[in-house]
Amino acid sequence: MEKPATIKDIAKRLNISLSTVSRALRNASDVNSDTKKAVMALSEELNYQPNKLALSLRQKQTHTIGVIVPNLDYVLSLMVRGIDEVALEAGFTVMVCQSNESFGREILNTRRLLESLVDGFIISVSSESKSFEHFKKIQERNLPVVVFDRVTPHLTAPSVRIDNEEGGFIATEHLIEQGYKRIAVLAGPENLGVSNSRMDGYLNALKKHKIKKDPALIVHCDFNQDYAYFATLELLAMKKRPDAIFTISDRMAIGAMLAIKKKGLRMPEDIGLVGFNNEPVTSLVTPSISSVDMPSFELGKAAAKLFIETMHNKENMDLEEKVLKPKLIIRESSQKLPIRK
Amino acid sequence: MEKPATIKDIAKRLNISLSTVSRALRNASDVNSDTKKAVMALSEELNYQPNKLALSLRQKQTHTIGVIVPNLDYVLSLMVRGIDEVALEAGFTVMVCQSNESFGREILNTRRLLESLVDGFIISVSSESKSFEHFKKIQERNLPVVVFDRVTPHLTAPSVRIDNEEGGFIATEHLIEQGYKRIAVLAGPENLGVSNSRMDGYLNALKKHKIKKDPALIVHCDFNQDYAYFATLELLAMKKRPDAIFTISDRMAIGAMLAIKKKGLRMPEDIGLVGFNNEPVTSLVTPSISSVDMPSFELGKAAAKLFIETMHNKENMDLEEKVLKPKLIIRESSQKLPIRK
DNA sequence: TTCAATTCCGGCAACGATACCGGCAACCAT
DNA sequence: ATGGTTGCCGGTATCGTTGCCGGAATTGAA
Repeated sequence: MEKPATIKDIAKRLNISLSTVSRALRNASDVNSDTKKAVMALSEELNYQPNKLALSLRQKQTHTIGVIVPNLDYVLSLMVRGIDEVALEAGFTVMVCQSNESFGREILNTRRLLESLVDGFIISVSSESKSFEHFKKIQERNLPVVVFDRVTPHLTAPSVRIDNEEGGFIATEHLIEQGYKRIAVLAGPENLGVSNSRMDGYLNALKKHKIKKDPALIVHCDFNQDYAYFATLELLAMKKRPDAIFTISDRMAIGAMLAIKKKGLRMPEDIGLVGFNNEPVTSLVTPSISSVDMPSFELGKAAAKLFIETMHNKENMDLEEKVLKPKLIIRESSQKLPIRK
Repeated sequence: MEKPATIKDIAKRLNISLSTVSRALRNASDVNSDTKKAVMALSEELNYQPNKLALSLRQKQTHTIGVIVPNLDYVLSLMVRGIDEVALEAGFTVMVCQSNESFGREILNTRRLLESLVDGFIISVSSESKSFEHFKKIQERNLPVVVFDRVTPHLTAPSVRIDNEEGGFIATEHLIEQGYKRIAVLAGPENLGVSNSRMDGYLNALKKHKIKKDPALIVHCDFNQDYAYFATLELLAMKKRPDAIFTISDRMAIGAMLAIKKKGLRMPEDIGLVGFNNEPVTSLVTPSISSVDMPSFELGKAAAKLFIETMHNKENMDLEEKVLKPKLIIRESSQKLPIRK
């Protein structure tokens, strides 16, 4: 019922001025140690908490970070936990908004967070976004922006991501080493950077092993289980069907798996499959699905750290680009050869 | 680079007073339509946005809701989306904190959100929490609190949840109807309300069908896949082992499934299994797992709606308790009899 | 004794916005 | 002509906090 105590209350009770109380409560220079003690004691007793709104208004800083993510699936929610961890430690509060992979929603979220006067943004872009003007508006206001996971070349900002090309490469090379010859790739929307990088890795692996790229084996489809299912059915209906599939996400791998099963094909004998993200579900299905693992939690932490650095350095900071390494987790869906010792 | 425009800027440019601008911008009563037009035009031109901090400070309302959840798994993140949806619509911003099922973290989150001067809370309690003093402190400050999903009798507040007892009941009765005789239940921690309610439903179903409750078949374990795995192994090692298991979450159902497979038993022939939550993974594993589905998104929306009502009515609002109905999704793990037409 | 340095503190303005009060015309009615 | 209403607007206090400035009291040294 009772209102939270303010500096004014303390001042009145001790019969001293606001300014003195204010000074006593923080840097404490220029104030008698007795009065300081008295102020401290009373503020303890009244359970005084400085009013964040007043503070923020005064010093034009809210100590709040706006985080925009396309969704909160397994991987992203881990990353957000990482961001949270570091941000809280550094005295920041985090406001998370989901764009639901929608461009319009992303703009809306940006606007709302700007209205909330966040001190900056940590962003993973939606798969639908082709324009990035709304993010550039943030930068025009001179607010720090860090992009993570889903980065895009169209936005000039410090970034944290995994080495997607490397991920695509090790996945594909693994399939090649297992003896698969016609390896297809199920990619995401064409404008999605991560998808393209993973595909580049795929192409590099083919090149390294002198396998000719076959455009028919490269399929773009929505970042989503159902689309992957139908896309895979089409792949399998080809005259010379692929004998392995690399999907750039586990969602899509699941869709592919269902299609492969539907066709009565066996993994890894008839067809190999490797996904991306190493979601827990990949180890639970039958057959278990090989997948490229990434350090999601660490990535989130790195993003928050980079944000805080950027915030402090602002101008003179070179556009740092932090890249973490993925690693391949081999499971039944692609383990054709016996394990070498 | 340029600072956002303020009311003062507009006033200066139009050579009128702050108050007039302020009035022109909102209720617009008591102000000449010409000056109103001028103000509107200029505010448009300067892209004026009212400063939320100043507003909040003045009217002692931040239009922000603090949401505390134990984690952001599939179900909860759906619920949070539901909360978001409704809250945004009503002009509220949502701050989500994860307690990671930790009591200490929950207290910390509560404190931080209070410091952020949120207007109220929407809470799903952590499985570890046995004391609720930190939440009561919120209520002492006269802030509205709504609990959802994981409710607890120890906290007097309006709530939204599904009918967990009903959920436990339909799951168990389904197993009985499929001909299973010795049905075990894998419950969560003893202080977790949802777990106990689901167990009550289980007991009710047994009673209705005149099956004697066997304490050996009631196992409490941590809300987690690994514990469920080991608990199930123990159950299966009994002399008179159960021929069906109802787990109060899908996580646990997965653990149970792995244990059952490990033992070389078949589902549904040797043993039946039903989980709770209807996470997507239940339909992907082999055999697919029957599960009690709940309207998570709807539940989140209902929680936010209830919060907003509570906020407006504050005092005289009876402690509303909204209960949504679950429904059983039958899959391979428990479908012993042929489907009846 | 006088002057300067030091220590400690209070007053005022400001951050951006709204609420309340009251003033000044213009108008109508008596 | 006088009084009251109405329409429109400006001034000021306020929310809780901090930064800046200047002043009083105490102290020390010359």
